[in-house]
Amino acid sequence: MFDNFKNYLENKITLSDQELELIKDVCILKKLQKRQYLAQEGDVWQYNAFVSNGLLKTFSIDQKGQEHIMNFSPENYWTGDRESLTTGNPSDFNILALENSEIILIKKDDFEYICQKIPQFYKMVNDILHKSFLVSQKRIHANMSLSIEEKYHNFIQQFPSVANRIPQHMIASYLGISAETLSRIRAQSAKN
Amino acid sequence: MFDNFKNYLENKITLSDQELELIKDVCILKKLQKRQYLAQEGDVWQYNAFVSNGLLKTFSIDQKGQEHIMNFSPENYWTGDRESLTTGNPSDFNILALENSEIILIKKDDFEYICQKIPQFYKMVNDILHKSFLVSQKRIHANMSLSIEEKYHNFIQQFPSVANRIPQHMIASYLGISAETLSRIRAQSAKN
DNA sequence: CGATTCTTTGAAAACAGTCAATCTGTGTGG
DNA sequence: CCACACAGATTGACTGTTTTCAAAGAATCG
Repeated sequence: MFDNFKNYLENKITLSDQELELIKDVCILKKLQKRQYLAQEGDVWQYNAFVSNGLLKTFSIDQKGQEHIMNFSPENYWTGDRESLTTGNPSDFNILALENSEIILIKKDDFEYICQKIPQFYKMVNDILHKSFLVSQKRIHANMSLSIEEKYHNFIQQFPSVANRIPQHMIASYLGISAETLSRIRAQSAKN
Repeated sequence: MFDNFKNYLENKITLSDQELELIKDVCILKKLQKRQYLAQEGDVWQYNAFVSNGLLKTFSIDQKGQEHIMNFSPENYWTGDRESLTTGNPSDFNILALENSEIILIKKDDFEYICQKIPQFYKMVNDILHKSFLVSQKRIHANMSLSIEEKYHNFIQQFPSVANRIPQHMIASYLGISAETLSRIRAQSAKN
């Protein structure tokens, strides 16, 4: 379980044994069954979380009871609520395991300590942040410039490994449309 | 003109005179008249750009000729196309001055050099990136969970200093709706 | 197999977009 | 200083798209 994380790290940066130990020492291992929550709305989120195995979704529920999916986090992705983590405010989001999952948690303080002690680690984190930002921007742009059909194809092309593990209505929620509309778009799309 | 940037920096981090010189040496000053482009679609974007004065918009034009505004950049904000900057691919975006503006450009290599030489600077950059990411995420969430009216009020509340310097139809474009719809929403909103 | 979740389909209603015309305000040149 | 041009905002009528609600069919899981 930690091995996945180790592989991930060694793929990105070079670490001495001591450095790896340092990291390993602050890792909290957590197993979640499908349908279990990693975090719920109202909680203050205190970790950096690496998904070692499985799949989770981050979502909010609005006043009408409608679910809005912000993110999917499969293995080798990070999850959590950065907003809550940095501000200390209660989170607006729920994080739910869509499959049995294995998560590595690192407490905020420990994480910062590691960043200080291991510059490559800090650099890696910032690179990931940078990439996440670009992905965010792409999503915003897609949202305002593409047709629903294009957004859908865009999604399954960009995240095939997520798309074929989740029900369609969750893709709809992620794209900000109703499940029925997506179904109809697909039907029409198939005709051509 | 450089003074604005200096103030901005000194507000965020502490720099020695030498460090400030180091930064100043790589700054390229650029003045733009209203309606002039800082960058156009197809260009490879090579800089980090700080808006010292004025206001710019970053936007794309789709096949139908419709404009989609990704961002507004008033004084003390950064602008540019990070995607193009990091990949080296031609940009999909145009950056246009909405007011007479003063921009500070730092070439990619110079910027990286400064980040290396001045750790606080690197940290500052990453903090900004982090904040930008959170803003991005908020925008995505607002987009899928709020009504048009809420999105509009959200925008003018979050960016009052931008909102009252630009025509309404640009806000509409930023929000991903037509100018007419925004006009109607406002009319209705005023009734209540 | 039965229960539950997911997807599809239909019909109606709500919503937003488009096009065109008018109105408003601003700034420029005569 | 006025008049005209221009950009922006509003309004109406219409069209097209998406949502909603409801029901039925398909797939999956225990």
